[in-house]
Amino acid sequence: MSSSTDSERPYHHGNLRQALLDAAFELLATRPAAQLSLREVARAAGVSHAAPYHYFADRDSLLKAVSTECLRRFLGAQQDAVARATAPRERLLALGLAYVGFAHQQPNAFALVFDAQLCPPGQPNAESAPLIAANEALLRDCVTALRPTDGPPDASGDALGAALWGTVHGLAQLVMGGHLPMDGVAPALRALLGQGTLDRA
Amino acid sequence: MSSSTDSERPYHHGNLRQALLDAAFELLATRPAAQLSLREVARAAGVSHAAPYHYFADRDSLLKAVSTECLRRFLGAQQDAVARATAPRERLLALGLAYVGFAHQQPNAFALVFDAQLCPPGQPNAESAPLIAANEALLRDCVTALRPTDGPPDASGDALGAALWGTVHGLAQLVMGGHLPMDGVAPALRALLGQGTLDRA
DNA sequence: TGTACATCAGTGAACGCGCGTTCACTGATGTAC
DNA sequence: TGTACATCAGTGAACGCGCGTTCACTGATGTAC
Repeated sequence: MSSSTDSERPYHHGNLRQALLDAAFELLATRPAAQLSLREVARAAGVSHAAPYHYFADRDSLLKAVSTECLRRFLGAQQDAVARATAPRERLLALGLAYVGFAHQQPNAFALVFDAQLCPPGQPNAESAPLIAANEALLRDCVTALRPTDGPPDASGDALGAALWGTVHGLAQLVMGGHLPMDGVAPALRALLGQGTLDRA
Repeated sequence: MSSSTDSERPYHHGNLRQALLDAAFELLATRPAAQLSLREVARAAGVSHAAPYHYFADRDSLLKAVSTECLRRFLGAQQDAVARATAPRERLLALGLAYVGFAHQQPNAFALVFDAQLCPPGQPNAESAPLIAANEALLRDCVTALRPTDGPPDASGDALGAALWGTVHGLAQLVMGGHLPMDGVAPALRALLGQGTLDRA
């Protein structure tokens, strides 16, 4: 048993894979993923630039894993917010605010989650697939809970779900881009949700 | 008078600035702007890699000009579409489809228009500012035309405008990311617009 | 408890690459005479 | 019409840089005895 702490130990880090992902996530606070270099991430994690190759085949693999990590946190934020609300409309509103709030606080992480070049949506990796499914289910549940259950099977439900996903996603982009203040999100969502759009019989 | 054509003349190109912008725009069909190098653009325009410095101070200046060029085309697409429709609701729908359609056909150009790192929305350059103003006016006109003119000054109009901008923008992102087929856009917009959301009172 | 050793996580030098930018230059152009 | 010349758009060699990736290596660790 040596007196050195974990962070000082140069060899046999034991948890370098996660440390690299954490370091990369923190770097996303300062730069888009496209501007992250493998060497920079290694530097931030306190190891040599060759060390990451023991855990990731190449830079792309590392970024994909970071993307999954971001998705995990993104989903968690939405789940927490929805769990805290009860009424159907408030649940949908809470989901929207959590969605946009995450994008607002971690824009580069948000962008990485939706980076189609790095993570083509048709072919998610094994770790991301269940997270994506859970996220889609969460949104679907929030939307369908707003609509009458005894109505028709509702072919337009998909269309409305897409529209609402688009709205929330777009508001996130506008906030990220500085075109809309975070304060403007809730009023915008209420303007859409509060007008009877979603609960006509 | 020489027999060489414009495209063969190595010296005194005469229109290199625009040729570089055109070349860059075409390259955007294959790569995001962040992956465009000055040398690549020069190569595509058929000049040496130092030639662009006669027209642009640095790579960023070139990209900013390309962004303005993209914005010009983006605005044009929307204006054309709106001009072709007459009824208020159809005009808004046409605008939305043109907006998303441009993003679908030129995703990297669309992304560059909204690149906040390169073009902070608070401080547009002299060439972009009027285009941005025109685009905002176009959207505002389409939205307000849907609402009763004799109602209150409508503080919620801004919120609804933001929500609709968000919807269209988000649908564009979802299409670009492969999360929604282009075919799904019109139904989604109709699901939102067709339910009396926008013409109560 | 002490010792020899196999493992393998992490090192650091080295590689080739394309990049952004600079700079002295060259040669086609149009103009003044 | 012909000639000398100033302009300046575009050239190409050169620079230093950080990158991704490879590779032989080293030395801390835990285990077998």
